[in-house]
Amino acid sequence: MNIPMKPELEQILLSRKIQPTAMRLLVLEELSRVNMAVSLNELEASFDKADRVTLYRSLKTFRKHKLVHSIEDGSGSLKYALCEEDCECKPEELHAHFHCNKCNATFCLKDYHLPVSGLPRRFVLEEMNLVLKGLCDACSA
Amino acid sequence: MNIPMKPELEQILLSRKIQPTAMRLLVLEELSRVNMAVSLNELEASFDKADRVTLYRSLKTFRKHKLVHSIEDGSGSLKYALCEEDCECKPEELHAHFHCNKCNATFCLKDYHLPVSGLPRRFVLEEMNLVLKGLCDACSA
DNA sequence: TGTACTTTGCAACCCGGTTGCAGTTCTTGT
DNA sequence: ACAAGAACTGCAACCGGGTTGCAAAGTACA
Repeated sequence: MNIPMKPELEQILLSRKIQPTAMRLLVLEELSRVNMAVSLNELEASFDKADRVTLYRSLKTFRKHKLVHSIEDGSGSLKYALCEEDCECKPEELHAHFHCNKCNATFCLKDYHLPVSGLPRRFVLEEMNLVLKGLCDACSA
Repeated sequence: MNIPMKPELEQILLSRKIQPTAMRLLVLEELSRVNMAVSLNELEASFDKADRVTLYRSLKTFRKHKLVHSIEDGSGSLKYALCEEDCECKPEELHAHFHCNKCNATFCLKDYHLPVSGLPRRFVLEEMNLVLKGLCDACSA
């Protein structure tokens, strides 16, 4: 009873050592499709019959295996976006995100780079979370 | 840090057009004392008998009048810190924060300013939230 | 002092995130 | 192919931060 699977998606999961179940393939497909950071709720809404907890655990697994990164954009819910292919989620690899205060969308600003220097002595940097907020192009008209 | 005395605290509130009630004076005093970004829970814990909602509303009022700014440090709860004297919370005035993954403390990095350029066309910047995470000086030993 | 407005405290609610557990599906060794 | 064990899924329920409604207490001011 093999469900027809998109081989390329399956390959992505396998390359991250994630067991490619039907649910996970659907989640990965949806994340690729929207090309944006989405919350658990938004993800749930894009499926007809998906259990919230299963989606939650899928994302958790993805994050653990560095297939997605999570962003706290201040909307009240964590959002998730696909990592670049070779991403290991180190500080130098992190990029900024833009959160639209009107439509609540969150974009990855892959070209917005951050200064990683200027920390006080003996502070050790492990991660960063930069969110710019305002109006996106569609909402600023 | 220099902790202002009662009359000065009252003056601070008045200058921000906030009615100086007993509760608000206590909250402001505590915020000055700790000199750090604190969550609602932490604030509540530093008083013997204080209603959570009252503290919440005090902070909300403070924020509305730009006496405090709030930071989403990813700890799961919003944190609040006193603004500089003439702060109007515009993007150019915002500074970064450092969140310690070990002791959960959050510091204002008042000298760490952010580039406000590099946004895609027609994106309008209103606020920013930059949190560096890692180990603070006390925890990195 | 009386009246209108503001603040406070309590209870209760909402919602995102999370866990426990039982049933199902998948992997692995034979 | 099959059984045993591991991993995954779905449901219910819990947790904790944030928030609101409302009545009581406090405050401003004529």
